[in-house]
Amino acid sequence: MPKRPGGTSRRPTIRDVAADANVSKTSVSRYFGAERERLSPELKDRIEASVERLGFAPDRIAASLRGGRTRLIAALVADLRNPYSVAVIRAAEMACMDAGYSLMICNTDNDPATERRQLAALDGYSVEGLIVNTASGDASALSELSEQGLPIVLVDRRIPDLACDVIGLDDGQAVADCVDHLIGQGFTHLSLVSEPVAGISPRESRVAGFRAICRDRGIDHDWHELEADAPGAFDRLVAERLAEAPNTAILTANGVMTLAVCHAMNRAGPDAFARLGLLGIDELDWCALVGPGVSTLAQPVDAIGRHAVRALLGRLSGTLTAPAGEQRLPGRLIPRGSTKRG
Amino acid sequence: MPKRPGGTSRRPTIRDVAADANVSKTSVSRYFGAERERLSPELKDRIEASVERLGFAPDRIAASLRGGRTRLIAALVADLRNPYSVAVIRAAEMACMDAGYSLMICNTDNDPATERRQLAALDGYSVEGLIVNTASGDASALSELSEQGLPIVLVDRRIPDLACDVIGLDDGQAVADCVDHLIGQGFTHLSLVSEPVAGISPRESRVAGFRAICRDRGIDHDWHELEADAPGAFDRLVAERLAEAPNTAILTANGVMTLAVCHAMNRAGPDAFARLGLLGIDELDWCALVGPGVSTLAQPVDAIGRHAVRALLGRLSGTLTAPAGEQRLPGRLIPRGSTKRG
DNA sequence: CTCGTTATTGAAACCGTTCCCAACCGGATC
DNA sequence: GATCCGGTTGGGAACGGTTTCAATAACGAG
Repeated sequence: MPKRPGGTSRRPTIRDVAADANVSKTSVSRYFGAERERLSPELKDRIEASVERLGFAPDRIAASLRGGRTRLIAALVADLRNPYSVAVIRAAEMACMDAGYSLMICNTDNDPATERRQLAALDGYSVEGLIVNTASGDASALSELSEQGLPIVLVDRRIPDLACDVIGLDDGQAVADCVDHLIGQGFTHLSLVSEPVAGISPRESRVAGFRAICRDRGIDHDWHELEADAPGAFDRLVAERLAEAPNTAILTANGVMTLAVCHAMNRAGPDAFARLGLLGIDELDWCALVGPGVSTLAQPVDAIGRHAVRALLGRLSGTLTAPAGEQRLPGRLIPRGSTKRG
Repeated sequence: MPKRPGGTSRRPTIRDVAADANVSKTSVSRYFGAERERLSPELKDRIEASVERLGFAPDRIAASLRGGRTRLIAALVADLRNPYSVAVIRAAEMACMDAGYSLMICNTDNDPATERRQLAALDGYSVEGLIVNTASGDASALSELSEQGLPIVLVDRRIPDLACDVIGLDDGQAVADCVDHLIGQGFTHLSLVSEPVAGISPRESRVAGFRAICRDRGIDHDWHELEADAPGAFDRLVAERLAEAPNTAILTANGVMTLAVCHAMNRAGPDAFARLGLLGIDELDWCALVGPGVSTLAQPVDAIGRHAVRALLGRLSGTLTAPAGEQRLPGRLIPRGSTKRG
């Protein structure tokens, strides 16, 4: 990064370079764009020298004004504190940088109003594409943008009536793997714990998948929809499972639920982990540390992030013209102590 | 959000509104800007109606071209997987939105090269200010931007030779609180575990503060600089402390270290938590769940995020003209089982 | 030697907004 | 009645690039 001479003077413009290199600003513009090869070697050298000397870097904002390409992609994240979201975003950001795009990460904090504000702001910045992991099932703002031709990729959660690509875990397969693992370990009663389904697609398919596979395998089961911020409900559930079913395992539908159940089991007393199985969807930093180690089904977060960006860039470049569809990627089961019997 | 008539037609411009309302585009511009009150009520009504009808929203990118104000602030964060960083950023984002700014969050993944790429990209988007939590102690790229007049606020880590505001934990007070708490609980030997200091300011001040306060209190102590990704070193440290000093407590200098030490204690066997005290700087989701519960010193993450934004906006508006300084905010100790004796 | 072609280059329009400045208007002052 | 004034309004030049289109040069073919 060359030092700009002249102290605090304003950043050099394409015009300054043009004057310095004694060429037209058109040529300088071409030097940075797709038509670069049309320039004669001699001209290229002169421009390069001036660019170097002045420390010029094109202003992407100005560039996008006429050209329309901001090279900016935005990611709307429902909850930055959720390690799953962060992991996906991290992968997505790298993929973006590699493609010469910048990723603007926005936190909606699980709040539809914040989400709307963020969307309005993004609209003003004319981002080229959107990666959305949304809290609100509210399609209206998104579908409006989508209709205006903004490519949108949904991560994890589908939105009804919004025809765009969706990338996420293969819930059916994942739940089946979980159930089969638990059966294999000798559990005879399975309890699924999910946040309230409320039409949110991964919750729906995990609950539905769980019930279907349990019926198919002929195993005793039930399921519960609990609010993460109501600890009492988790305490009651754990107490009930401890009392009634000796060989119960709890399957949590995501990391937030895993955390809540672990807290409840912790409150229930030192032998809760010995008497109750636990398997969580979503791998977390601390899973090995709690009780005998919490078994998890790790989501393919890197792949999800990369696929999301690839789909977006595909739509953007026109390479991908197939009708919007869903991609479901396989998870990986990590067995630990919490699903070992005996 | 009004629906735009005309289907996929391009978004309306200020010119369209002007034509529709039969006013000049200057007036429409004023309608959205600071000079709004100069407009007669009648004109305002006409413009409002047209804006509503056409679904117009000003293009912030174009606006920034002439006006210079992108209303964009960027946050460079070293590691999005670190809950501390995320918590600070989350608070910062809200403060930004409240002030009408958007926050562009960029992950540098603890990689100086990525950090440089990100900075170069941000330069191109002419962000108005920078909140930096950096991995690299490399000041060159940042100080160049700073010299060009870009306001920068550092979170957590100071950078030598870079004169800008720094917001972070009051390390001295925090470490003193930790040491006093441990002494109060009856520990007679304290071990500090930090990542390699390597000139990184919070590590430096925590290590230095620890040594000073321990000497002052006259308590037996030592300290260790360990790489987070070398588990063997943690195992050795834990084994040594278990063998040699019966009343030892380990103080970890941040959340990453806490996690690593917990893993090592977990590997060391079931009674490690009973025989070794543990107190971690940084509060984490799972601290209550591990062993008897890990005591922590919670950083004032919300306040740090808010103060960072306030300082930035102050510089931006010219309200804050005091020479760049440091703000050190107090932490809060959360005692749990891991620092209880007997 | 003339003509058509292709490779370089530049001039000027344009992108959507802000901002400077001039124009206009009704009323108060002299 | 002319002048000045504060309050509104509009015209048009920026802003820093991209893109269209024309001009020129160089070159091979006939």
